[in-house]
Amino acid sequence: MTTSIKDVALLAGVSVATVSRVLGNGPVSAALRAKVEAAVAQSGYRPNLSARRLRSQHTHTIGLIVSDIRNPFFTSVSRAVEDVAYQAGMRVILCNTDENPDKEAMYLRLMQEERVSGVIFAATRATADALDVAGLGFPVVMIDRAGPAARCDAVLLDNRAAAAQLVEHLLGCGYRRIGGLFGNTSSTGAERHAGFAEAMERVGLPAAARFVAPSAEAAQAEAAKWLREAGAPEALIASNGLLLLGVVKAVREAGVAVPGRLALAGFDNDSWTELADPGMTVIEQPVDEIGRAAMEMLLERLERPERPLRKVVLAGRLVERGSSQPRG
Amino acid sequence: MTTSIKDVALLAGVSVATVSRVLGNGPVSAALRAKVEAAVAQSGYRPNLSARRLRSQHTHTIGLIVSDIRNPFFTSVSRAVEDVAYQAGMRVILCNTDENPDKEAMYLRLMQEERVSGVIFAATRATADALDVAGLGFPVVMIDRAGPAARCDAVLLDNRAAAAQLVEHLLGCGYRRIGGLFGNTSSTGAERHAGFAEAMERVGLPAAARFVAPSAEAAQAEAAKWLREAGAPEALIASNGLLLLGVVKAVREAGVAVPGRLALAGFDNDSWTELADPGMTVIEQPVDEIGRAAMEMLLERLERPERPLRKVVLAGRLVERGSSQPRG
DNA sequence: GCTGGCATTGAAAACGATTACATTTTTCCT
DNA sequence: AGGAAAAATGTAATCGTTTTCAATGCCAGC
Repeated sequence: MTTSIKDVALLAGVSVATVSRVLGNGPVSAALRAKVEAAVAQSGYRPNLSARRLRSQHTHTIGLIVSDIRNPFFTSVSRAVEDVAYQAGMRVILCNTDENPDKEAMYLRLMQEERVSGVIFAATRATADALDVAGLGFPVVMIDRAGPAARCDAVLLDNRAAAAQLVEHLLGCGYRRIGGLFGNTSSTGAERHAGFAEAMERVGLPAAARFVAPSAEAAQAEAAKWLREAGAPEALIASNGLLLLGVVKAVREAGVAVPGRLALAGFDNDSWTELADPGMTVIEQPVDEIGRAAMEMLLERLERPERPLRKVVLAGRLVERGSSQPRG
Repeated sequence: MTTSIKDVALLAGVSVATVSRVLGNGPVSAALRAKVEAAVAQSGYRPNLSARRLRSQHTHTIGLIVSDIRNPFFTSVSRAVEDVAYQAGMRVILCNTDENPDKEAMYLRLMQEERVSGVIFAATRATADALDVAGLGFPVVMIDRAGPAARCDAVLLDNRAAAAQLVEHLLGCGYRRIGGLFGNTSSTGAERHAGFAEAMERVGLPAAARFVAPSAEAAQAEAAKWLREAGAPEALIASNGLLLLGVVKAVREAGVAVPGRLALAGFDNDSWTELADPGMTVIEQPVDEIGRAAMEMLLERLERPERPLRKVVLAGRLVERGSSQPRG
């Protein structure tokens, strides 16, 4: 039996309305305010957020839906989102979908039941394409994966350009037979593949691409197989940190020299890429910036629902390390 | 203007009570149940969780309070917690305290206002010692850091034993002048230091220990300084993944050979520790198990509030890698 | 053909806050 | 001092559910 606003009112000898006004800094005389504050302190009163949300019709809550918080990209993004959110007096509900469309649908339904103010969403390609944003009842900011053509705000990396930048870097280092390993569920993978293919075509080279499930294990298996084939690539691009990790494990296991027999490059400047031997050449994503931008964009959208849609496209930064050293 | 249970009742031609009963599978005739379900489907009705929570006095929500979700240990733990929680129909509110007691207090207050069913808490030493669990109004399961003597459930690593295990391993590899670098805010750091000091004393060696703020930067700075001093250690133990990372960076920068001039060992089997050159010898914590055990323990406590307090102590696993190779 | 009992159903009272509106008190002007 | 306007306060409705309690309908048993 926790103490309610009624108990505080009784204790302070005022009406519940006055207590509410003191808490929400409405107009109250100094004398009553003092009495109420004393009563609050004495009773250890804590407002009930469920009641407050029900009555005010504002939940001050947003959803953050990602594939897996253990992916370092999402770890950092989520931390940035939460920092901005809590500063703005908003709570965050975190959901892990494992790139599973059923889970995505389930969590979206949950978001509706929670009556969230808005959602930041890293959707799979399937969901992103089919999503009826308007019918959801709350604004959505897409991150990482693009939304259905221009139907909602988004914060994205320029994936095509970043992939192309990797290709050009590898070409500049003297590699020609370049392969790419991409995730088969995200639109991110598709875009990076597009950038990769375009850049290769631009110089008239064939773009050998393979698609795998988004896990280190799948990447490891595919890479191991690929490396045993005739005409295996001289350089390999992996479309995210997890896939790159799988590739590195396969390479270690097979005893392949890097970059001697195989150069590597990928995405996501995870801590291990710096400390591995050799260090991994990667595109670093501005993770804090992505999280902060997404949350700020959502807040602005909530403030002015009618403002035109926006897409913020951020550039990646090439971090050159030993895994792609010039051939000598 | 979202549709409420009232609209559904009107549409189905029944009372709101009946709709509520259909949703909560109370006793309803098949005929009415069908009509209600049709009305629910047609109207796209979504129950309002705030209202439900207010009325039922059950929030089905727990709090997870950690220092920083970017710490891989907490990343994995949180994922495990959330999986178990969602399966049990519970929501999770995640809070990052940055080991800041003020933030801890603030989030605990927030948990009260949310009327959470319970909290899983990785507290700083200061808060863990001073915490008045009984006055909080909800059960607490401590993780990682021990709670105030036996006042609440806990899931812990056997830190003393683990630290001792590292010391014995290093001794067995021929190292004698062993130093330890520990976090100065967590009780984890304190316990690991105790295990370290005891193990060293047991063999009659001096235990050189230093304490730093819980960040890679602080560890890097302290390690760099230490290595320049006369009588610098031959082997160094770092009390968590972040500190070990800092030490490795300092070592790289100073061009110190590992393990030739300095052997290294630490805690947390983060992915980089395997891929770094040389690989890091570490104590691996059963992260999934810790998260799952904590959440299950909380659920059991909610079911039977009067059951006696329990502490689950899990053993770490020594992973031997190149950074602590026997001197030769 | 009643009556007692059981299973369904509905009306209305909570849950704990905010807020529109009515009322009281104060302020300030003439 | 009197009265109008402004400020402070209280009363009561409301948010969307669940749940208690009373009412209804139906059936079996006599």
